[in-house]
Amino acid sequence: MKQFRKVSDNTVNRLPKYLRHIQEELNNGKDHISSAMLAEVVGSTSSQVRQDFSNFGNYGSQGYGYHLKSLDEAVRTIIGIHVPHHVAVIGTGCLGRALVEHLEFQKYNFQLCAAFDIDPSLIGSSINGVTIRHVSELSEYLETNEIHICILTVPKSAAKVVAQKLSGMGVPAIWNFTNETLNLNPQKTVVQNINLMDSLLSLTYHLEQLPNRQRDLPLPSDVE
Amino acid sequence: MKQFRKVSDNTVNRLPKYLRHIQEELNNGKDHISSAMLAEVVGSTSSQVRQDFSNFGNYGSQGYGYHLKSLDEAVRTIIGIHVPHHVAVIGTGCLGRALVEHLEFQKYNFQLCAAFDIDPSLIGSSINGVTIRHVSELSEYLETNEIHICILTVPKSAAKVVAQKLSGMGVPAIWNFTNETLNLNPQKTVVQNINLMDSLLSLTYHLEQLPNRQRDLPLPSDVE
DNA sequence: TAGATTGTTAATCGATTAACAATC
DNA sequence: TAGATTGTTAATCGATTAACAATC
Repeated sequence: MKQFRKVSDNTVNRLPKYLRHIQEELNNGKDHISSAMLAEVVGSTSSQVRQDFSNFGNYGSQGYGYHLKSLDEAVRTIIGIHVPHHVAVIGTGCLGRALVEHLEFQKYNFQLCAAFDIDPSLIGSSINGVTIRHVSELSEYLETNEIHICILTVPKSAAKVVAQKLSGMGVPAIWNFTNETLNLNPQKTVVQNINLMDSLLSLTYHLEQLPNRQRDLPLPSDVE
Repeated sequence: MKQFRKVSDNTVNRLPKYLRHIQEELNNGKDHISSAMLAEVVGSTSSQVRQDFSNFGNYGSQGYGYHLKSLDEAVRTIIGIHVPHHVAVIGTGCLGRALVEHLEFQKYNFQLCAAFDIDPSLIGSSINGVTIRHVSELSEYLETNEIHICILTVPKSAAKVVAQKLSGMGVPAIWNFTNETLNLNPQKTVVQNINLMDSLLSLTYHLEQLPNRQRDLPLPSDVE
């Protein structure tokens, strides 16, 4: 895996999409794929697919394309999931629970190791086979167990304090569903902010741009 | 609102972030803001903020900045939420329920109008004050009620069929949480695909790039 | 008035696409 | 061998940033 200079975020964001398609094609019993076919998955060009991969190494063969099994392995290694990652969910409300139950963790080598909440009525019950602990045990747990990624689904008001603690305890990644901005040292902890309302709002923008919805653009007759 | 040519997706994706900060500052009792301050919110430059807004009109004043109250109104109008939008959730499992309960719909002028599921044990119970109907009533409902946005949280296997029906019935926007690719006519129905695993994977990539995690880059000594 | 800050034009930067020799 | 398709260099395109006159 070469990787000379910083790979662009756009490229990184396409990797999981390639991976999913590679896995689908493997399941379909295919054994190789061309950059042109992969391009369709991300709505782009074969050039771009080849550029993306060439950031990391040479995985294809001329006249043949990419061997799916090797490419799958390569992309998993590039993303980093050739190695298992330990996940903890902080906040087991509706959303935390939905995420943990909805996502195919094991498929991508993630292991849910722990769950924390503050609500006494939840402590002791379990979520995806993991017993929910009280947040007061968080520091102690992190001292003795390595957690790579925390899913942060606590109320906004608690977000900053919890995130600070996680980073302080050496958790290197936070998947942040609270709408709070976490100001952590990016050399220590990477944060991915998910704001679903932002996404719904941009969908709404596009919806209002549909040809049959063009309203309130002042018509020439309005100007007179 | 002018808008001469197509506004870039990057710009559109920044609008909700501006809006949230504008609302925060309004709540803090401020009455105006500069492009430089707004730039911090999206981690960019004042130039870009001004470029973004200038796609739509002139909302600022030299030497003063942007009047928050007017800007709030302008951005809401640009996004399109000056007008209420009717939302229906299709699939009231864990995730559908979490989304509906977690997001501040009313704050952005969204109204949850209907909910559908296929599980008989859920029909008749309610979610955020809305009674869950059986999907068999979907067509009939859409004939008599205008729905602008459907949240699609059905199992992957059901996604294509349901989406086809929604588009056929004239639903102009689908917020798609199934990991199925929906091939709909984009002139008729806009789709926003949310793949949370993609996001978790890109977080993992970044996590593995952290300085203290740089592994398996062959060291010079490995080469000898 | 002087200082601040906009809106816009021009310059820069980076990402995408095209082209093509290399080669399976 | 001929056809297909890579990896890479160069060209293009678009988005971001800089600069500055206009003006509140």
